[in-house]
Amino acid sequence: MTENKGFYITTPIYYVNDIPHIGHAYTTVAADILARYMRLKGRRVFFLTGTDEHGQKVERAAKQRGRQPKEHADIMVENFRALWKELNISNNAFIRTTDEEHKKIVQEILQKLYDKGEIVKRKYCGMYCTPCERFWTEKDLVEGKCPDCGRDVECIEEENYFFLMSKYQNALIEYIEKNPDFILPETRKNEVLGFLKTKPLGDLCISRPRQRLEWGISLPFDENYTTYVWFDALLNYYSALKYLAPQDIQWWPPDHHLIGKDILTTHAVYWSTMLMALEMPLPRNIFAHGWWTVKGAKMSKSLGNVVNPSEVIKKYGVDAFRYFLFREVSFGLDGDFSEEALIRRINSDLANDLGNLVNRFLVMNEKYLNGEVTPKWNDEEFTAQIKTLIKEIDNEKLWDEFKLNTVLEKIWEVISSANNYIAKTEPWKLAKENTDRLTQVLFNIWNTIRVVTAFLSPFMPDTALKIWHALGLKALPIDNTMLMWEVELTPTRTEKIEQLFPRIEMPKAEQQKAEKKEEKVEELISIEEFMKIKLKVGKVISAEKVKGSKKLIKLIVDIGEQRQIVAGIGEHYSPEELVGRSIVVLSNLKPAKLMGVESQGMLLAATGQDGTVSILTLDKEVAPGAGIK
RNA sequence: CGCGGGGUGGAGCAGUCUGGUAGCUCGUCGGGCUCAUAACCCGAAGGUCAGAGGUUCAAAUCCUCUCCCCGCAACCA
Repeated sequence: MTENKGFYITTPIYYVNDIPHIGHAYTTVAADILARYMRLKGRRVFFLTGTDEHGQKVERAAKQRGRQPKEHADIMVENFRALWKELNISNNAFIRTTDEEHKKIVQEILQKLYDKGEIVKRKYCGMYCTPCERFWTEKDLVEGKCPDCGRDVECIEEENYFFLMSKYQNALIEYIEKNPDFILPETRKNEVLGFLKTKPLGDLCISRPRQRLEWGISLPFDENYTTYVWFDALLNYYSALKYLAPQDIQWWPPDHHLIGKDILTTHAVYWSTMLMALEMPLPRNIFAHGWWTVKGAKMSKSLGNVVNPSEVIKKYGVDAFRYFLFREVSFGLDGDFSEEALIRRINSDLANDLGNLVNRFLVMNEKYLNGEVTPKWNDEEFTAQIKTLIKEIDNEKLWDEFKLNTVLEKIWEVISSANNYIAKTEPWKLAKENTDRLTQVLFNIWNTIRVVTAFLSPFMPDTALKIWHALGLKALPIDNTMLMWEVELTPTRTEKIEQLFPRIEMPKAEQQKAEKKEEKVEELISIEEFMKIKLKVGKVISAEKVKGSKKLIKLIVDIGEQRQIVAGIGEHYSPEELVGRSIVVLSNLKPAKLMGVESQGMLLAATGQDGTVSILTLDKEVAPGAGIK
């Protein structure tokens, strides 16, 4: 790392249509922590985040709300801006792909690549479903047919522009192998290599005909086409430097692109080859982190368990949340989020260890020494121990490889040592016997808290500030001298503050009560609303497994008319035991495709907490088609 | 034979690449202390490392097979 190069770190630009969730927060806080640490170390830092605003989804969402795409984006972008403010994110710039400057730069790059012959126009065969008026990719198709309607698709010849990515395949493999830290963690690197080595890399289609996609950047060399969103989006990492970063220092190449593991290929392959074509140095590191599950389950909108960071912050505080994210699991692996786990962390780490240490020190210093702090360097054994730990914590490699939970563990070792030191030296006894020794001991504790606070400040900026004031120091450290044990210090006074992290009580009884309450709050519907739901008695005429499927069974059911229903009960029922039974069918459900088979209704079944599935049947014989209410 | 991750004291995890006394946090139990937020400090109990076989002086770690769990993929209707 050279001195004349700034430290450049990015998050992905988030798709402006998304509602921010814990995953967005995770990536962004990680970048923030590293940015803050590097600033502490005296580096010039450019920390970039932003939003990706082009593409069909935004176009459609805007249309649904009767807005222009840009209007829609202007409104949605505030969700992210607001959250970053709440999370105390210290980004230096916020890029939007709808910025005029960005668009201009993307066009310049496109032109440059086109002139170099890296982009060519090509005919290709698009899979088109005429009734649905939609193109599909090879991947979308179900047994070669339209995934929406199941009809045959036609090959329509269409012209598009392609970035000649394939020719960089070998160069990229070589680059990844020569730079072991380029893609981290290692499992992700292996994943990319495996992909690159086994499959021929195709060329990347980087345009969409204008009539199919209006909302985007036009190709500078062909007005009839719009730039593919990914191509536009990835270039933000470059364009931002041109118009949002200080120009008096070199920022390229980026030090870290932080991403979620879902967009690894885009970055590791598309972005890297784009840069190769531009003959620009590749980023020093792409780090793909893991995902959060919630109480062991995948986070998804349909499960309704999406964690809203804003709510967590309101309830538990921003620093507790930031701490939890990086202490609970090692960055890179998947982690599990639950309020119980968060509370456990707050109580044991933040309240018992850190908060209590600060508090007991402040009380003693106030009570015994009137709040005075006098530097007295002594206690070789204790200081040597702390100094060793500091050295381990202040190891840039650890931070640079995002081993942030290790950093936190080591910081907590220091906190433990301080608590242990207090137990051994027994200041409350010294207060009665030996004031000189007491001054020394309390100074050592003060100094330990001071160093801990400095290292903690990237993780918990607000808390660090509070402790810093309590210690009688004026402003948070802005250079690395404060990360050291021995620094020049003048006598000062401590100040009492409120408890930093009060313990959170969560008795089991109350927890259960809370859960019950939530159930009661469940939305009530009117009888009219219920009447919209048409339930009918159905007799199963035939049943068979859906070919190639684990869970799906295709049923033909008589509900007065014959209906084909696909049910995901194949792991619990065999087709044979279903035939002839009278079941309950939701008859006015919108038809849908499952594994390419149309389902024209839904059969009702109960799912127990242990996963037992039991279908609803009738206890007296009633003719098929009878209504149910 | 679809792809991937995993199975380690009561719970959650690290250790596996590079074999050598099985480690951390929480919980439990016992003791200490009284400055402190029922806190803190010390100590203890608790594991045939999913199972079987193999390689080796030595296997949680390497090899083979089996079982189980969880994601993903086009499988919530």
